[in-house]
Amino acid sequence: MRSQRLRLRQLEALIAVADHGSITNAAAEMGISQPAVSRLLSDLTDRLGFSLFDRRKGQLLPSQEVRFLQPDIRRVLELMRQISDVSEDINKRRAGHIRIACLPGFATSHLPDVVASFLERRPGVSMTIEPDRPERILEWMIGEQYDFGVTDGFAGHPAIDSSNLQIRTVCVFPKGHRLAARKTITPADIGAEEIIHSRRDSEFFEKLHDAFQAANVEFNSLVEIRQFTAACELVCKGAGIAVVSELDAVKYVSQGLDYRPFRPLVPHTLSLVRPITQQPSMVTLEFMEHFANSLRPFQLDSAMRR
Amino acid sequence: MRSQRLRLRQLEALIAVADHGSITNAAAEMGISQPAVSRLLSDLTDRLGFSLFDRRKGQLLPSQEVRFLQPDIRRVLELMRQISDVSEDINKRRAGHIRIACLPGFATSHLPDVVASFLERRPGVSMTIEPDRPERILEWMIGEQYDFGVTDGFAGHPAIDSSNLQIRTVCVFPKGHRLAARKTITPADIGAEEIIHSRRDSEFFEKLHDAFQAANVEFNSLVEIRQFTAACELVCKGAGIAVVSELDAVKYVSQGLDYRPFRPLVPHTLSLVRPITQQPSMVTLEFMEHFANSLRPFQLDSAMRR
DNA sequence: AAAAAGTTATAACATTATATTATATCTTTT
DNA sequence: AAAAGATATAATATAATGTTATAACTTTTT
Repeated sequence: MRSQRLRLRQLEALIAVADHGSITNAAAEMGISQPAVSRLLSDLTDRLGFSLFDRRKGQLLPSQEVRFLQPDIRRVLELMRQISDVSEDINKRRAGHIRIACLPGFATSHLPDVVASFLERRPGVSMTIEPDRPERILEWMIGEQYDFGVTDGFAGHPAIDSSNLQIRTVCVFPKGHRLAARKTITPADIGAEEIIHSRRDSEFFEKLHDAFQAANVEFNSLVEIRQFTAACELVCKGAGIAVVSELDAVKYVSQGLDYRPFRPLVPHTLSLVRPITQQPSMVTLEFMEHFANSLRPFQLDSAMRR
Repeated sequence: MRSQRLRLRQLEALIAVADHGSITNAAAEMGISQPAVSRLLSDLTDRLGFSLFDRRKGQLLPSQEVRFLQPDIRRVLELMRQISDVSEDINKRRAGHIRIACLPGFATSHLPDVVASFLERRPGVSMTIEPDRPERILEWMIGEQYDFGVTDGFAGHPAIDSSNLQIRTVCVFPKGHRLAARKTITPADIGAEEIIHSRRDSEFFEKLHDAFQAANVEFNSLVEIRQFTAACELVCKGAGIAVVSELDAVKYVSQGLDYRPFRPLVPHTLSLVRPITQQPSMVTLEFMEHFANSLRPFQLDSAMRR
């Protein structure tokens, strides 16, 4: 026997001849010489053990046996083409899958815009977005269940690569509130206003509380809540005021919220995290950059970062 | 760039390494040397344009990009294996499809047994059976809609290859009928019995009628019907007697039918037909032989054929 | 029926893919 | 730091895939 293994080129020749009715045409279609196709077919006939074509008045018609195999053969060729195409898309960052874990607030406020603008020009890219508590996000990263995460108050972990961003914070209040008269807002301005704030055990609450203490203003706590977005909702309803990241505040302007910069600077620390062991896919890297860029307008100037 | 087209061997190496965690193991699994696999992968990396594996404490783990492509790649390899397997089955006449057109009587009496015994040891073979009138069967053959046909009274056609078989005929009657006393039955024996017979324009009717004329016995027609099997049904019910092919008669013995050879010999001519232009598939050829063999017990001895 | 036109097969040979062995380089473990 | 193990590179052999030239065969035309 001349050839041992079934080769792809032989199947390509087979289909080309079946589709074009002659070896000569098939060769032209494949862009190779006629004897090359002739030999591919003769090798394939040896390999398969049955005749491939019936000759009828100059036309080559696939034999019953070939017709029986044709669907599978076409599927193989189609799949090879597809693998080729998809790999090209991967190179152009137009295909792939990104698994993102983030804080629930992010999943509903900032992230959708970023994801949408990223996917717009990348038709083959898909995503999984998992909103969860910060502790779970770290677990996801360590277990390599997700490629990229957004969390806050991250303390560092040997299995996690992170970069921290300082996001500007603002004091939010309902439109028309007395605070709107001020250009920036300090603890003294807030005075006895009731405050909606993040959990007492959070890094951000601590820094905020310190600012009030330093200004000798009593911190008048009304509601303790995890998400900045939820705080904004409550503020909209007139429940009280809050200090939140500007990122979240801007989303609620259309819903009757107003805000002013808070002084002293008490930035909210966002952490972009990913598994340290795993090499991120190229499209993930690109998304991470895209995401970081989307936060730039809300970051403290680099001069002010620690 | 070293290699232009995506090659199957590269994909095999990729999957082998993904499955076995190292190039060395993959090479052992593939039965080739380690440098061979090493180069297949390096070529593939050049071709695809992204890294294929992350090295983690001595283990090679597929990159995100590879994991994204893996399902398609595995499908290709699986399909190639399948094509190989099926082509082997075709060679062993264990795979294929046969399209049969036959007279309605055949489809319900003789053919099922033949088909069943043929398929029993050929798990990959499937069939289409189309029962129809003789004229349509010829059309199917000419149009190459079917691979093989069974008909009668076939006069020949340039597009149809045929072989005629002379099938013994018998006189059938209900069990216990007076004719059971005779060893063979002649027109004279039948006498005034009412006869159920095939169409007056059929070749077989003509020959049968001639036999009665030659014996100077009046042909006492009761029912004219296309199928021998239908005639047998009527005879079972006691409607009359008939002269039918022994092939059909034997099926009705269990239903209260009895029969004796008819004399003079008036054989029923069966025609096995197939499209002349089309090369029959190997499994079709085998089935045709199988079918012809199944008729052998019912044929006139070769010495008696015309 | 012979000639012409077109298609396919075969031969001789060049290039590329795929393998080999030998050996250097790099990683992980001891 | 040494040893063990895995991988990459180099040199080279063999098989696959291509080329051109040409013979053999089919179909169409004269």
